[in-house]
Amino acid sequence: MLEIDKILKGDCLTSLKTLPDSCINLIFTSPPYADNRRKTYKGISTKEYVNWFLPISAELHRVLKNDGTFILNIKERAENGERQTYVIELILEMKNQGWLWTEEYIWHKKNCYPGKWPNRFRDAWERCVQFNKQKHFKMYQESVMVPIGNWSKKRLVKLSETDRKRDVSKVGSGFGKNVSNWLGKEYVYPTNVLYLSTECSNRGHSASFPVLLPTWFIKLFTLENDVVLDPFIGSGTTAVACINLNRHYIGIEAMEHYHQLAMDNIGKRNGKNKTEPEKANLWSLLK
Amino acid sequence: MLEIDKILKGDCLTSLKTLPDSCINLIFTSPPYADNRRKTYKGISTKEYVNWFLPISAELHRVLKNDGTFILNIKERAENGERQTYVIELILEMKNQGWLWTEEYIWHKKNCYPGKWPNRFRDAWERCVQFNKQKHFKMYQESVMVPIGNWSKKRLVKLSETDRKRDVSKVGSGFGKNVSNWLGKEYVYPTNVLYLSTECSNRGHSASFPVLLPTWFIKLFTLENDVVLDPFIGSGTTAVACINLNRHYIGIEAMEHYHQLAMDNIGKRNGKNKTEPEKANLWSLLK
DNA sequence: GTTCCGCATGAATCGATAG
DNA sequence: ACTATCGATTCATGCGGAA
Repeated sequence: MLEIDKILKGDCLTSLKTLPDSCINLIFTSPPYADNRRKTYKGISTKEYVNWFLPISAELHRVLKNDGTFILNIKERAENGERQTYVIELILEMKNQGWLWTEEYIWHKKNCYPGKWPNRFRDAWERCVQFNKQKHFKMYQESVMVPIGNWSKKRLVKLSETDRKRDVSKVGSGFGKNVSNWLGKEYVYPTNVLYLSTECSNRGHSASFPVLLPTWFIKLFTLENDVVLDPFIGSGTTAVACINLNRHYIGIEAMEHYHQLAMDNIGKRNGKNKTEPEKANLWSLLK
Repeated sequence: MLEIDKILKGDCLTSLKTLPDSCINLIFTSPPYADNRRKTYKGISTKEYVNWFLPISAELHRVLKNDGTFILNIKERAENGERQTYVIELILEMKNQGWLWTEEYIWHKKNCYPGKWPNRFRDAWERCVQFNKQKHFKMYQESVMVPIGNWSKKRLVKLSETDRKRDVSKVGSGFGKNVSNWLGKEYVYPTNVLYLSTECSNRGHSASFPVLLPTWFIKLFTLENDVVLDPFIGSGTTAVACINLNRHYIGIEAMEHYHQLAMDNIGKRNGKNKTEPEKANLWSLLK
């Protein structure tokens, strides 16, 4: 029996083992980064990181539906002048576990952390690594389409002869175009780069990502009433995104403080009218 | 004896072996991506890629100065529904060769390749992986500072070639709208994400990256009269960037066609008056 | 001189079909 | 079963000629 819309309090691996097989449509999570957030999470060292995560990713593989998706939001630390390798090692090891490394989305941070170092600039991006259990998975691309660029208003007014038929590129790239396909088009598909702001106004809580980040992936990979799992839910952002979008959530959180925080944020969200701005169209919020 | 400002024609590895030790300040290159450009370059398969590149990166390590930097512009192919792993495997193997993996910059492409697939969106980013020989290397951060402003805040390095020419020429005539807005504004350091357009309508000779990409790294990691190496120089874009910035270049190109193309582009560049707008560069102009 | 507008172009990938 | 080839799909940019 799958209990939904709950935040389980306890150790991640232990809690995962209580879930049935193949019950989750989407896993979205941002695990504690190695050696970061030492004050709140117990730090996992960069050397231990892969071995710490692999038993968890094995359980995630078990609970995910075959046509489901796992999005891992993560970024490697710079330590002693070098980017650490635990993320890319983890990708290779998870492939050995049977995961497919389908894609790597980039979260390009609109407003990243300030700071100055002699050997590097501010870090303005994080990985959102996509894993799947099989080649064919559910993806609802239309749900995240974006308004077409301004160029189309001028370009598509009048079509030439070549516009109307398929025009094959001469370079041999195999790419042809048929511009008349674009007539009447208002929305186009996005790319694999998300350009979002961080939410810096979270008082006292190290919320690691903005609600729009899980929102985008939840819209892309699930339908209403599907079940989304976040095994390191922290302050509950993923659950809030689920409530906004009428998806079910399951969260796991080990730390008492964060568990309480997540419950508070979910409670606040449930208290709000669903027609408020939070429920509004994703891309209008990105402007 | 180091011969500079030349494009060596021949096999990459063989040509590298003719160079002396520790003579290069910056290596910037974009090697043929696995199995891409099959019609022009002989394709290297995804499985062979790491073993093909490692002898080359060993030579690059030898010719680079101890305080120099190596920037590798690369992106892994999607094949059979999965991102291939040769890039991340290469990073791990190059660390075994003694390279430090210092940073990973992202080139966020303003106009990426079109297309539509059931399982992925268009790929709008590439890696610019930074390697060094030692923890302390030359970095001139001030040379790439960007003016803070209403719109420059949104996109950090948002300038296309025409933007640049237009702005530069307008400053000359005293009516530069954008540029005069920047004058007197504060300068900030950029981040590790570069937001640039590809140059796709370059009269028949398309380069795989815009000249602003090597330009940015050359300014960041070298001074005037330093030596920049591109062991896969293709159509010569890196050399053109060097000439614009008064740096010396060494290029290597195996294919007759591309070697000729590089020579043509360099010749064209040299034929231009150094005081023309193309010579000027935005950031130094604004200082 | 400036703006407008037509249009070629690009490190792509998947599924189907053929050998 | 495995590989090779081919067709379908797609968006924003910059150049150059026209208004």
